Amino acid sequence: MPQITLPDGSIRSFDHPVSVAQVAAGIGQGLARAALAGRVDGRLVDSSHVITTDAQVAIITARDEEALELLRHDAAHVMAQAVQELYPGTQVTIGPAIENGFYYDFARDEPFTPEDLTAIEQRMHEIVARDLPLVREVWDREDAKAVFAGLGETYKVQIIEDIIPEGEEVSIYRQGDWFDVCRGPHLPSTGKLGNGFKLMKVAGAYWRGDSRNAMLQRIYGTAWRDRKELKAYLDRLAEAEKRDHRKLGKALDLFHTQDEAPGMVFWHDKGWTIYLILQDYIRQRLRQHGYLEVHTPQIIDRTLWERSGHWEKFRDDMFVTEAEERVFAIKPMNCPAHIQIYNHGLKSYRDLPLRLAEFGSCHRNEPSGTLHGLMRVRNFVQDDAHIFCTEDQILSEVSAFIDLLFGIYRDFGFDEVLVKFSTRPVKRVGSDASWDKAEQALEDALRQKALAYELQPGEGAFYGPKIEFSLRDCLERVWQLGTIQLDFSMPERLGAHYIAEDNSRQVPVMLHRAVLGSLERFIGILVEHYAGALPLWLAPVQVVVLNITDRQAPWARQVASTLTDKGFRAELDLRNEKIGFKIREHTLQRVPYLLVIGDREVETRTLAVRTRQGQDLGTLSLDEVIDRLGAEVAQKV
RNA sequence: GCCGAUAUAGCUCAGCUGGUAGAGCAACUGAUUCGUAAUCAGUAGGUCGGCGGUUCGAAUCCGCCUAUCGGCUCCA
Repeated sequence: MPQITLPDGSIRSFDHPVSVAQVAAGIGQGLARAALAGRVDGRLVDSSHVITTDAQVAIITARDEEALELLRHDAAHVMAQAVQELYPGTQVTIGPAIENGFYYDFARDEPFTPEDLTAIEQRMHEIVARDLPLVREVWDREDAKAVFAGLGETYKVQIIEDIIPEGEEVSIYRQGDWFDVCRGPHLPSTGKLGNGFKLMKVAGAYWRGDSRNAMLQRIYGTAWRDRKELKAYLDRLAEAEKRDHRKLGKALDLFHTQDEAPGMVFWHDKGWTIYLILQDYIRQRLRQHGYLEVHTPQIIDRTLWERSGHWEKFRDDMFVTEAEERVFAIKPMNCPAHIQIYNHGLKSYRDLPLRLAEFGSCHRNEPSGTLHGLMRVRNFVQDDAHIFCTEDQILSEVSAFIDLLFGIYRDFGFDEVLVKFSTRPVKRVGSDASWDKAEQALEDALRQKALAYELQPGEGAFYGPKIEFSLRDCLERVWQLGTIQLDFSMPERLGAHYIAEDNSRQVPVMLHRAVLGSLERFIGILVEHYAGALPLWLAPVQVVVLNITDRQAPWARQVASTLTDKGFRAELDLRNEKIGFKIREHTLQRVPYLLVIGDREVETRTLAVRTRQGQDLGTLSLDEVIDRLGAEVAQKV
């Protein structure tokens, strides 16, 4: 007979099997009403789940995070029921809970319109009002297939056949007349869903995520405990959208794109200023870390790409051009060119590791549907470098790279870095022994740095394993920036070698690595991270000198030119406008410091200093301002 | 590349069911010389993304194309 241990350590004994709901009722009436599900020996179950043996049991209520996930999953079911009630003949496929909400994929010939979403949402509220109990049933596998086949639900039949392992029970969740194959668990009834949900958008999604399969229609929704939480989320989204680098890029006059050059960026002076600051900064860091900067051609004959393997593998991703009856490719990456430099002159083991860096402009013909502002472009520059080394040097090189990378990310104010480690894929080159060694080296490096990482088995490149470093944009989308990848293949293909200590000829290992990734993407992330208010050392315009009336123009000019001479990016605003107007404009442009000059300041040869946050720093001398700004630039804050 | 949506003045947007385009800001001109987030008045500005079709007539309806946005796939 079950003995139930509760989270507080107390034990309750029953002389008969009990459901989670009954356990809750035994504790108190309030809890019985609030009980939505249970956790039995660590496993999330329905509140109707019956416990027959001794177990650790926790009652899940709305306050628990798990409840939110169940609620979102319920929302998916309720939406599916609403859709099938409104649009008979629509097939259901899968519908999981996701971060902040849920989705369900439907198979239907007619596209769902925004008006349909409103109708579906309306119907969902009705289903919630019906407060249908969610009942779990276990069906025989063949019976389940027959039932769904009879309903014309071919996708569900496939799910039962392919996704649910033989021998595992096929559980069905029923709400009123509607039912779905589902692992569960669920809330006790549709009424528990409440009204804190909203349908967000329709999108296409391939059946089982494979582009060779049919395109389904996915409806995304968000779901929360109540209306208030929902509103808070929607407000958060609206705030996040204001940080969008594409909006800010336009508002701050950083760059633009246009139809004639899809996926390529026209950098305006302000954006280009940021670009150059980043390059200068990285250049300096690379020099400190023993890299040599090189520069290679952008257009190279196809024969080199044939030898490197790109022509075969990435032909569709490359832009090609012709001249003098020769076919050239515009380089999609720098590595083959770096090997050409490596190959000039015989290399000895004493030359290794050799680190060749290049801000090379690369073009890749990315699929049109994937382009996204600065984050996914067809022409970009990486802070790219290739390290040629021996197998024994991999660990120390990877380790040094990770230090370099985190040091740089810290300077930019990023501390939430997602680390992913991808290991050997099925299709690969190189011996298993090499892979063992390479993966081990990467793992050792990660462990040495005590980095938490996500393992992605089989996701490595065909030529070697890799570590990726990613950051999130304003809408929490993840973008890869830094990476370090081992490569056993290309040096050999392109004939790179060195003379080892024993006078033998060896092929070096090549490490592809980038810290910022593409400068374009990095700037996109930077702009969103700071909502356009870049720290002083990165701000395209660091300070604007403003006069109040024409009388102060001479001192204002002198101040601005002194600041410029001292290396600051200073502008002068002598326009015949009210001071409030000028302050407003420059504040909206996120200029870090405004120096206001009126008659008082002219008289005392000083400046009234105001920050973009609206803070008044009082009246300072020009020297004091120079010291203050200089210190702030040096600290990179 | 696939699914869906969108494309109107420099920017942000309005324009109901077809009857030859409108606002705010910006720009320009003039006045104003002003103390910390918008001074006032006037002027000018658009082949309504491109091409084709329907129609007496198309920003509006239809088709194709291009780009953008949101996803999916991809991202060496």
